[in-house]
Amino acid sequence: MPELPEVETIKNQLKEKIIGKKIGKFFVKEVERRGKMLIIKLTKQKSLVFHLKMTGQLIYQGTKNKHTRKVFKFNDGSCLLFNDLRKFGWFKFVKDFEEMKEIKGLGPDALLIKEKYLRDGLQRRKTKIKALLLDQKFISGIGNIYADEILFEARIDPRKRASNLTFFEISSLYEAIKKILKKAIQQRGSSAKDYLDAFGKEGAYLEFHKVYQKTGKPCFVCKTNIQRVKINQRSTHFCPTCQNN
DNA sequence: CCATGTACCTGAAGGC
DNA sequence: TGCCTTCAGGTACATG
Repeated sequence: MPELPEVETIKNQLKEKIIGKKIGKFFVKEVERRGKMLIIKLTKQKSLVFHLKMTGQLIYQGTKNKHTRKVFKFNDGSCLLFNDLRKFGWFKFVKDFEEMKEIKGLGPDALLIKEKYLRDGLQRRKTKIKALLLDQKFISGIGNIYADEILFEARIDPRKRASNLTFFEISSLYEAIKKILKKAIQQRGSSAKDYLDAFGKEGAYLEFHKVYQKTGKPCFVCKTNIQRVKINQRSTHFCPTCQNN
């Protein structure tokens, strides 16, 4: 599932390959990321905006398959494939992408948030902390995999109410968000299922996962079996001993 | 404000 | 072998 680290990886890889290339009547000027969305900025203020949802892929110089929804062709003969097995993902060709409701509705990027923003936001929210981390209006970029990994790193029970986190726990959470996301970017993301980077390669972060999809396995730290519960319809993995507060 | 349910979609996995 | 059910997940939207 392309979350922030996966989209960041695709963005970095595409930047190296497509900036300056011509597509249709436009040139590619820049590639950016907002939360989980990828933006290919073109000349004349136009943009291609993508949300890959769960199974979307953007593959440079890929080979078409049954899940290929769109082939973008550049004038030098290279191409960019948009694949999506489950068809939840989308792309739009727009003018002024900053004005899109999907972009305007995003909270600050998880890599850029300030500790104070987190502290103030948590204080006035009664929802479970895991649910809040997934709320793109509050913080953008974190999905189900990294929410679980971040909360394990911070040793916080995902069911705990946001407003009940202690001062120290919020500090830990803030540090964990940055640490886990940066490390995942270094590994080019996590290929839990369908994710591939822009060169069609799997991400390597999965081997660093401590709780996600580890139900019933011994905790990395204390050997207690990892538990799975549902929080707001999302499967949530955590260690009942390490994350007990 | 918060939680829950439903819809979108496909393929894998498990039960019988 | 094969049919049926369940599950996975990001987000919008409707409903308690």
